[in-house]
Amino acid sequence: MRKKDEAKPEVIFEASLDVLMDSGFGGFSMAKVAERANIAVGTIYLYFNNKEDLLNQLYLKLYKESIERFLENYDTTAPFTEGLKRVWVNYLMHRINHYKKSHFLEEYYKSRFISDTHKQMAEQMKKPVHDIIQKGKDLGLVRKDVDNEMIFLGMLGFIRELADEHVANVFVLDDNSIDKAFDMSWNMIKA
Amino acid sequence: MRKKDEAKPEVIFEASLDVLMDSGFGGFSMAKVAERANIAVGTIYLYFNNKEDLLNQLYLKLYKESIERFLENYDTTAPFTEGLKRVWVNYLMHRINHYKKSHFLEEYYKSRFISDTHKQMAEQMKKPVHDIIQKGKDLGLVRKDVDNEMIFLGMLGFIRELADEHVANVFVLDDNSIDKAFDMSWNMIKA
Amino acid sequence: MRKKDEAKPEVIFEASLDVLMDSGFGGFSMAKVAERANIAVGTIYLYFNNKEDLLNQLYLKLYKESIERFLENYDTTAPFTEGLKRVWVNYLMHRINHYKKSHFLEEYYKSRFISDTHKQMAEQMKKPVHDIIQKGKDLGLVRKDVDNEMIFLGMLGFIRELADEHVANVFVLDDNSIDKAFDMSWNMIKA
Amino acid sequence: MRKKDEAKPEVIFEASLDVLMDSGFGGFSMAKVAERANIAVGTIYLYFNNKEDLLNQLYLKLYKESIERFLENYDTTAPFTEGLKRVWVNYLMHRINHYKKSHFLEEYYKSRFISDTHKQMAEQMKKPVHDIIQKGKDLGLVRKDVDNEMIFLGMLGFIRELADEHVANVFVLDDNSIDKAFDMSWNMIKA
DNA sequence: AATGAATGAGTGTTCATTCAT
DNA sequence: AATGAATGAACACTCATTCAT
Repeated sequence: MRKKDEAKPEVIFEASLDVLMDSGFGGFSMAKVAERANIAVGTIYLYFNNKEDLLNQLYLKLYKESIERFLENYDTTAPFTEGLKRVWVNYLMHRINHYKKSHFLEEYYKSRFISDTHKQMAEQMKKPVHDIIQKGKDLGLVRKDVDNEMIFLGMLGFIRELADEHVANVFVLDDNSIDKAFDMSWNMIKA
Repeated sequence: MRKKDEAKPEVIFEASLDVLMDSGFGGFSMAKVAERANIAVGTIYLYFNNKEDLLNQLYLKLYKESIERFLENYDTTAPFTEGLKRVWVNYLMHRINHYKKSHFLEEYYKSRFISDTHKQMAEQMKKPVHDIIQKGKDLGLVRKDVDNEMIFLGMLGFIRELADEHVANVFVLDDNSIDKAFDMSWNMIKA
Repeated sequence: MRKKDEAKPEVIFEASLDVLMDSGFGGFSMAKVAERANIAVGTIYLYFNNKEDLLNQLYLKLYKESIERFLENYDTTAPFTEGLKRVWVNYLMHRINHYKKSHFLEEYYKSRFISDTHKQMAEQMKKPVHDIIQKGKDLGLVRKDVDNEMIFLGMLGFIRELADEHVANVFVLDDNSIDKAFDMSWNMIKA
Repeated sequence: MRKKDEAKPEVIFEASLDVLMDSGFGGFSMAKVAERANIAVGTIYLYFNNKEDLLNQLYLKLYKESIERFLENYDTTAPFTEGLKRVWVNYLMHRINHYKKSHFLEEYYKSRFISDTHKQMAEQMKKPVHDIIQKGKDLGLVRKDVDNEMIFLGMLGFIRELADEHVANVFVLDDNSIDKAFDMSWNMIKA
């Protein structure tokens, strides 16, 4: 008996993502994944219990990668608003450049009963951003009378709409409009 | 002859919605709808050409109902911010109370090629809100240096996030937090 | 209670034939017939037990009409070979000009268990042609050592092939080739 | 892995033929084939793209087998009429012993757009017989004033009718009547 | 561990037939 | 007598999952 191939799950994830991008959520099938990964269908079932399990794990993986992108180039020593804008723009660009993945995450999240562990994990992943918000409050720069989560949602929602309309070519963004949008976000939460 | 049942399409719509709630967009099937509606599969095809036609008509119906809810109890003679808040809250409550429908509308909109008439309808829906924003600018109450659409997106995105987290039981809203949230939205756009 | 409409069955036959011509045997449906006849589906079932019954009766009707065409302009007082050629050409032209009907008759005949009454009827319809053959024998013009039926089949088969190839544009007939073909048929059966 | 079953297509062909025999062309369904073959419906689709593909391949297979039977035991060195009779009887017996197959071939040929390769195959099938006819002409035994194709049709048509009536139990053949029939065919074409 | 042939429940859709009006 | 809405079994085809190799 050979050892389980350590790299296989990753290969399957990649193939799954390709299929998801090409064929969308509805066109996703185990056979397509297997073909894309150049393995047999049966092989997938050695590493994942079933289709749902595969998608669940893919969801988590993409979620983690997303979070990582938010904090890219974030410098804790930089002035507060500068750091905040960094993270704000990171999320905007992530949503634009990884629109399909991002869309899958959202759809998937809404489409099924998400387990409590899942929820906790999601919470944990938001932590770095919450920390920044808390830091702003501690510095007296961010209004203290509202919940950190609400502040988070206010910014997040705006960014999502901006990105989605941009991708849909309804409302196209340039540097100037991005600056204006961040200014609006800042007015929303500043002390 | 048996008379054509005027109520049947409505029954089918209701059943479709139920199925959509239970099984989601992907799990939607004509057989499930028929069972839910206590009719034979073939009967659905007397009133709708095919699955796509059924979903299209359901989409339109829900869309119209949504628009009506947004402007409920909106009084044009009331003070500006009061009117704005009315619409703001209307949308929040709509999103919360009709979450699944709202979600279906969004998913459906994204999932297929939406015809131009559809797009025009979407524009039309936004019009009353855009008008309010413009009125705010004319009164010197809303900042004039940003596009109406961007102002719209800023508010819309926040509301959506709030409602979605509320429905998912992640962040539960009460009257106080709703007031705070509107205050944030207002700071975002005020002159 | 109104009396059964005497003309209805004929209307239904006509519509059935139209559908058969347009959509072929496979595309035949009761709904199409009803639409063509400008009546309701249910009405067909007042005059025919079911689809099979309708087709059976249509079959018989077309069969009778075919036989009538065979004897068109047949003059019993004309010289024997002249009369024979008349019938021979009649069948060829029938097969060519009413190819689809003729094809339906054949397909239908082969496709199901034909009842004994059906068979007797078919026999009876061949009678006039058999009579001509018998007359030829009596006159000493047709070979007497073979069965009338066999003589009939020899001519019939040739004509069918000629007509079918003509309709399929594989072997196109003109007056000269028709004369040659009849000559061959005559050699086949002459005393 | 389970090895691809080499015999499966043949099993499916056999079952298809059975269904065709029992239910006719119109009653042919993938489910019936699967049941007859004692396999799952899905399995058929591992070996054939779809229903049309299955029928096409069955058609080709039966076609080839037919051709082989026509020339069985044909001895080119034997006297001309003897050789001709061999082929003549071969076709008659083929039509009788493989009536349903033969009927399917005919119906299928007429029922759809037959590709050019198909047509060429059909031509190819006729070639040996045409060659024999030409040989008869060259030997001065067969009348030269009519087309080879017409001579072919004259014999073919007769044989078909004989066989069909025999199968339908309308006109039963024995050795004597077969001899007579060939004699008639020969009179038809001899110089 | 890896394979992919085999399975069969499920899909959207059609259509002969029934029956309340 | 006439209607056509309603039915549900049947159709071709798909796909997640299993299991013999």
